[in-house]
Parts: sequence; structure tokens; C-alpha cells
Amino acid sequence: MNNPARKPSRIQTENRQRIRDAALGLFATHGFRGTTLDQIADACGMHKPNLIYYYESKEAIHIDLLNTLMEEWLNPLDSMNPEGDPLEEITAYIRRKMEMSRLYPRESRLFANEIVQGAPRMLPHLETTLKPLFDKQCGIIAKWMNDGKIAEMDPAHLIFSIWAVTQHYADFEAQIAVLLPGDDKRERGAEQFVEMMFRKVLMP
Amino acid sequence: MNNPARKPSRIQTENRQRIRDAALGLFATHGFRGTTLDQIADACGMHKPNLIYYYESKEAIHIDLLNTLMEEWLNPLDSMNPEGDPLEEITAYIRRKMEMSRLYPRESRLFANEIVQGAPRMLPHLETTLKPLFDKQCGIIAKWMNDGKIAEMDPAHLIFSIWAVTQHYADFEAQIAVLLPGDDKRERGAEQFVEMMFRKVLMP
DNA sequence: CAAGTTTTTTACCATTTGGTAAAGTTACGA
DNA sequence: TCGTAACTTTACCAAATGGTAAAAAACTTG
Repeated sequence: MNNPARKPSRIQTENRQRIRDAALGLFATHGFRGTTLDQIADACGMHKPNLIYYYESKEAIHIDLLNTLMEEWLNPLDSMNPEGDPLEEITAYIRRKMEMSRLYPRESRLFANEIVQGAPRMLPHLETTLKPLFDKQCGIIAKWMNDGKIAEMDPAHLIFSIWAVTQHYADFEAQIAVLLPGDDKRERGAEQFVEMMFRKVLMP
Repeated sequence: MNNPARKPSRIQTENRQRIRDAALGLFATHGFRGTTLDQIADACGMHKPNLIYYYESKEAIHIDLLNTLMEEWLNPLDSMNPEGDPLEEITAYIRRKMEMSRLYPRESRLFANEIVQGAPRMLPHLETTLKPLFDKQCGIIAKWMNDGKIAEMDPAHLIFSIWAVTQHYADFEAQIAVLLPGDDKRERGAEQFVEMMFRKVLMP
């Protein structure tokens, strides 16, 4: 990896992706300190120094994951359309969040790990990227409430509760699996419940 | 600590408590692997071998914490009274959960860490202790719904959503602090919001 | 296909970390 | 108050872990 300015080769792109994929699963379940370079190397069929060839340190892998994750993660929130039907827009947002919990539980857990531990590597990112978006969307929701389109409440806490409930299904999956062993219709049940719940909350 | 059968001395009780208190904070913020014996020793003003004198290993401290935590943690759920007024009972439960998030965020985060990482040391405990209680309380709630006292829905997902929303305030505090910087009335706002929200959901 | 560049592998190292051995010190009941 | 059991401290150690050096292999390009 001589010239960092040059655009990455095919092998570089592929291998970085393999590393990220392996590291994502491990960081998500064992946390940053709980994951070793050897584990990551094993999981993606490489040798430890090879990882360091592509990422200068273990922390660099972690940071790269968090950064790429943040973008994907915030997309749904950003795509709420202020011109659309309020109840529809929020419901669509909730549906996408549930879908993401179902399809990308590793990402959800990586994020959860980071935040539970005080966001040591993400606080700046939260302030510069998440905060402005959050404030903007709170404004949109507040306007909808003012217009009487949905029930009046604190938009910030509404968003928190949506995050809490939807991400819970990914982050606390281990617990849910114990309490609701019938694996088949669990996901459908969850999605129906959550939608119903927020419809009740939001009805003007 | 010669005779393990004998009841613990005053010093033993005190020092074990000091260790648990220090370890709780560290495990909660850095996770199990992220916390070192030296850190714990530092935090409670002891030397590392002294910890091992009281607990046979780092893992033993962690397990002891999780076990004692579980009991306290489940108390509120257990104290829902099937004879009481349904809406009152559930609201009281929610209030106690919010209070616990506010007063014992370390415990909440310790638990969150453990579950997010797949509950490696707690799965058996979840199955033997939490599951039966959960099923019992689901039954109580189902009966209330059958009697038309509260709105009809899946009691399991209702409990999940209560856990999700209430614990979110402790577990994701780092994020909330960024998004809602006005520290003063945040807690009141959260408690009012959550109560209002579930009242709407539960109204028959 | 030859020369140079990128990528992989082997061998290694310094630090950290969980834990031990054993000597030294304190508390406490007879 | 004296002897013994409980507790603390100092000095260690072996394994694990993040990372490096450098040679070997593979790939790219003129």
C-alpha cells in the first residue's frame, strides 16, 4: 500500500471489505476491547500483519466501521419528507427502522456498544452530524403537530422512543430469543405491534 | 479467607462491597474485556492480588454483579398486582422503571452490555429466572386485556417496548446528552413523555 | 517476459494482563 | 496479651495481544 493518494486497487477494495465484514460481527458481539486482531484475521482468512497492511491499527478498523455505519444509519431519518402526510412519513420511518433492525442487527449492536460505553470514538461525529439532522427533523415534526396533523408531544422524546423500541429488537435479541422462543412469526409480530403502538400515540 | 463456610467477617463484607461498587462502574462503561483488574484495584484503593483474595477471578466479580443485579432489577416487574387497577399497575411499573434508569444507570448499562453481547454469562439465568416471571406477567396483562380493562395487544411486545423506552434513557445517555443538552428539565420531560405515551397505547 | 510494485507470510518483540507465591502486617478471640 | 487466623503487600510469571521487520510470493505494466 505504497501510495495512499492513488485510488485503491481491486484487491485493496475487496480485502478492506472482507476485513470490515469480519470485524463488524466481532466488534458487535465482543466490543472493541473484547475483539482481538487474531480473531478478525481468522474470521476473514487473513494473517494478522495483513490486517495492519490495510488498516494501520485495530482502532482504525473500528473507526472506519463507525463512520461508514453512521451514514447508512441516518439515511432513513433524513428521508422524512416535510411535504408528505405526517402519519405516513413517520410510519414509513418506523417501518424502515424495524427493517434495519431485522436486516442489519450487527450494525445496530456495534452502534449500541459504542453509545453504551459513552461514545468514546463517536462523540464528535454525533455532535457534527447527528445533532443538526436531529434538530431539523424535530422541527419538521413540531410543525406537523402545530398544524394539528398529529398529536402534540415533545418531538425529541418521540424520536428517542422510536429509536429505543425499534433498535431494541436487534440489540436485545439474545433476551428476546429466550422470552419468545417461537422464532417464526416473531418478526411479523414485532413489526405489527410497533406500528400499531405508534399509530395510537400519534393520532391527533 | 480460610473457611468459606463460615459467615463473612465485617471486613469481608465491606471490601467485597467496595470491589463490587468499583467494578460496576467500570464494567458498565468499558465492558468485561475492556476492564482490567488493575483498573478495578485502583478504583477501590486496593491492590490487584487483594481483589483475587476476595473474588477468585475477574469473571467471578462480573458474575456476582450480574446475579445481584438481576434480583433488584426484576423486583418491579414482579410487584405488579393482578388485583389492582390495570392502568394504574402498569403505569406504576413504568414509573419505577424510569426511576431506576435515573438512579441506577450503571446497573442498566451493565445489563445492556451483557445482553448486547449475547448474554454469554447470563443466558441460563434468563431462562430459569426471567422467563417464568415474564410468562406470568404476560398472563396477568392478557387477562386484563380480556376483561376489557386495557387495549388489546400482544403483552410480550408491550413489555419489550416498556423495557426499550425506559432503559434507553440510561443506556443511550451519551447520545441523549448530545441531542438534548439542557440538562435541567430533561429527566422530568422524559418521565412525563413516557407516561403519556403508554397511557395512550393502553387506553381501551 | 522482465522490472517494479503490491500483497502475503514468517518470525519476532514489547507491553499488558490475569493470576500466583510467599512474606509481612493487622485484627481478634481465648 | 498472646497466638492464630484473616488480611495486605511485594515481587513475580506465563500467556495473550497489538504491532513490526523483512523476506517471499504474486500481480501489473511497459
